[in-house]
Amino acid sequence: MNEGGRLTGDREALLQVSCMLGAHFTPEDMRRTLAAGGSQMAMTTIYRNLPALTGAGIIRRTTFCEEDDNGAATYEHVWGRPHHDHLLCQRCGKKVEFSYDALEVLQEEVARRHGFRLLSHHLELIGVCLDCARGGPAGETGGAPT
Amino acid sequence: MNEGGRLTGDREALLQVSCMLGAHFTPEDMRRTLAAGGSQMAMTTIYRNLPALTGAGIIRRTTFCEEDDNGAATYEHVWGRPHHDHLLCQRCGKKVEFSYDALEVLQEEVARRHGFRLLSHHLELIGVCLDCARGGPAGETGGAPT
DNA sequence: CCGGATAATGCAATTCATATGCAACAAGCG
DNA sequence: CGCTTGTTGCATATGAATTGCATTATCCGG
Repeated sequence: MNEGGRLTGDREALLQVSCMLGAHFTPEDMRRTLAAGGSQMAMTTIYRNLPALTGAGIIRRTTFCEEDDNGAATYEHVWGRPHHDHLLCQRCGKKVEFSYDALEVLQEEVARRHGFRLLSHHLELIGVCLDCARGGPAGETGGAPT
Repeated sequence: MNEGGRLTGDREALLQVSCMLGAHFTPEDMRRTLAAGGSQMAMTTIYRNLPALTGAGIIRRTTFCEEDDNGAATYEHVWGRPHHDHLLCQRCGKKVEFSYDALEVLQEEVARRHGFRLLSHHLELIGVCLDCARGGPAGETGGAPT
């Protein structure tokens, strides 16, 4: 009796690409990478295996609510990597990973205050990176300078 | 020369419902509420006006990555309301709003350290609320205890 | 107060990510 | 080695969000 499923070639392959892609990728990215490596795989299979991968703690959905590819969900490989959150530049889309213990501690504190046992969190800081701030309002996003 | 568009009845109506619904609603919720109030409105119109509303700071997209309705984006009314973040119970789906200044301060700090000018953030704490913790492992969700 | 320029709306049809039914197939177990 | 059961692929379905086009309403100048 297997715990979560059978160990198939496809799953091994998915494990590999998720690890290889690491940063922030979409299901489509996985397929493309696999295809480039010679392993053809149907999107269906990828989609069907994503829950298993996330459930197993191999990857997790990033909170960039569909900004990356064409509205596709983005994931990142987390297994064996230290936890981190993200800073996102609104202008250039640059993503910076950071981790800050004090922040985590405070989050625990908040959860405790509300009677919650904290399991995980999604934190995304949105701002303007130094380069873009210096570069001036070149790629002005909002339009309204407020 | 108008700044952002014309003031139409539909937009006023959307303003109202967003304010009325307040908490966490989907575009579909807006349509349904409007319909209940006698104002028929096409989804197209709602979708086309959402960017205007968010751009104007009336509403914002919540970060619950499509969990609410059937995968639809959720929004909340923020104009004139104090900023807050969310605690989400993984079992019962309960959403608790909170705000914690120290947390905001630390986020500013993180951004500064990385040379970012912070504009906004999304923070969502995921855990198990007191009720569900007491209620026992009734609706066990994850399975893998990490 | 009116009439034209132009943006907003509704409808239908489209796009795109993700899910599902079903038949073929492969992994694991005896 | 053969059976059971989970997995894969294909085609198709779903459902949110977007777009083209004709119609209508808003704004603005007269």
